[in-house]
Amino acid sequence: MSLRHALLGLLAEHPASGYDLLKQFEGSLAFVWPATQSQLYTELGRLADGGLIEVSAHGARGRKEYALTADGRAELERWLRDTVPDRTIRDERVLRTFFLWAVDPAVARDYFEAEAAVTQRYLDRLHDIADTVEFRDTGPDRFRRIALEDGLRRSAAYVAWAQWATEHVTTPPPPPAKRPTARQA
Amino acid sequence: MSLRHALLGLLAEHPASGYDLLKQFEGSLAFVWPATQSQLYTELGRLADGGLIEVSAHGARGRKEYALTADGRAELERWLRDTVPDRTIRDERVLRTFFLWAVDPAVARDYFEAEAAVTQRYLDRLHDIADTVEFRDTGPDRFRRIALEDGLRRSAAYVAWAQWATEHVTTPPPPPAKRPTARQA
DNA sequence: GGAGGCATGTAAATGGTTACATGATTGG
DNA sequence: CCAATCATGTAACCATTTACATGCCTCC
Repeated sequence: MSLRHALLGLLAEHPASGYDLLKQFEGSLAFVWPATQSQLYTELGRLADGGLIEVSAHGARGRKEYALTADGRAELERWLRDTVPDRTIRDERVLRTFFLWAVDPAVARDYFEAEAAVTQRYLDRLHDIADTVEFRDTGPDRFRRIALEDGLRRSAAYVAWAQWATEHVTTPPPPPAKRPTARQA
Repeated sequence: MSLRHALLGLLAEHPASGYDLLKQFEGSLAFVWPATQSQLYTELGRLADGGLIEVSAHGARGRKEYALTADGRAELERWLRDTVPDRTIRDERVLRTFFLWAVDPAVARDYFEAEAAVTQRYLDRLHDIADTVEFRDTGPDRFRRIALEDGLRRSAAYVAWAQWATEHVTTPPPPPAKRPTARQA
């Protein structure tokens, strides 16, 4: 039920329409919690039914601006204070890695190489955002910058891994026993 | 549709029953692609209907051992060779970070601290697996070890980030302008 | 003989994606 | 006036989770 709380979190900053919120999901939120238009409008309806948000203004073209209610604000804080995040990882990229023994080593190598390249481009985009966007040192911006930092660090780690795997996978199995794993520097 | 291919991938190694496969999903696969018992049996039924797998043996207690068919093997290879992985990221831990401005800085600090601690324990478990399990340098083991390496690296990056955030978030906003972001060493 | 693990299956509910459907406003 | 964008909504489908349901076999 994270989408619910994501919407409450966004509306906590200032009132917004479904369309406004959608733009945020297409922007920064897309990096951490993708959601579709259809999902958004459905969930906004549910939140309004539940009294966590309310229509605060009507605009042109049927625009409805929603604002957080006191109940909504309380629910957002409860979520942030009293619940632990779902730490489930579901990553198809790594799942594939499990099964790459079933194809030619060259295919596996190409896979890792492509992962490194694609993710490097993604990382470049993140760096571009970090360098271009003016993040204030207070309020929402501060935490957006912290979230971005995670993207930068984990993407960089993934790129380094994919590069390591690219080389490692074509190296013939060495005759001697296990060498110790490189721990993070 | 990754579960489908995960099952094909596991059966490519050797025939197995739903129960056997479930144990794998409770073990190593849980780190990258969680799946429930109910999902497994349903999907095995569909794969059998589609002729990608077939019952290769019957055992005690109604045990049905499935094996990959030629079609199944072809589908696995098609997936590995001709499709790109879904790189969608959906991470509630980072989503929360976006909204932590809405609570007391102390709550945010505690959150990052807990994330660092919990993930450090997770990382310890992964290190334990890396040090304990005998990974062969060929076949499936080689790729399982590569997959594990990703877990080690990205978890370590996350722990470092959470520690950085813990300190960063209680530091008062500095008066001068932006300092450059530390890029990965 | 009973506990625990082996073993399979189905139903209902929830969350998410894709596709369809419609219409108003604004700027060139 | 036309294209792009603003703006909302619904239906069908698919994937995932939770819960229910059942029974066999082995070891102690």
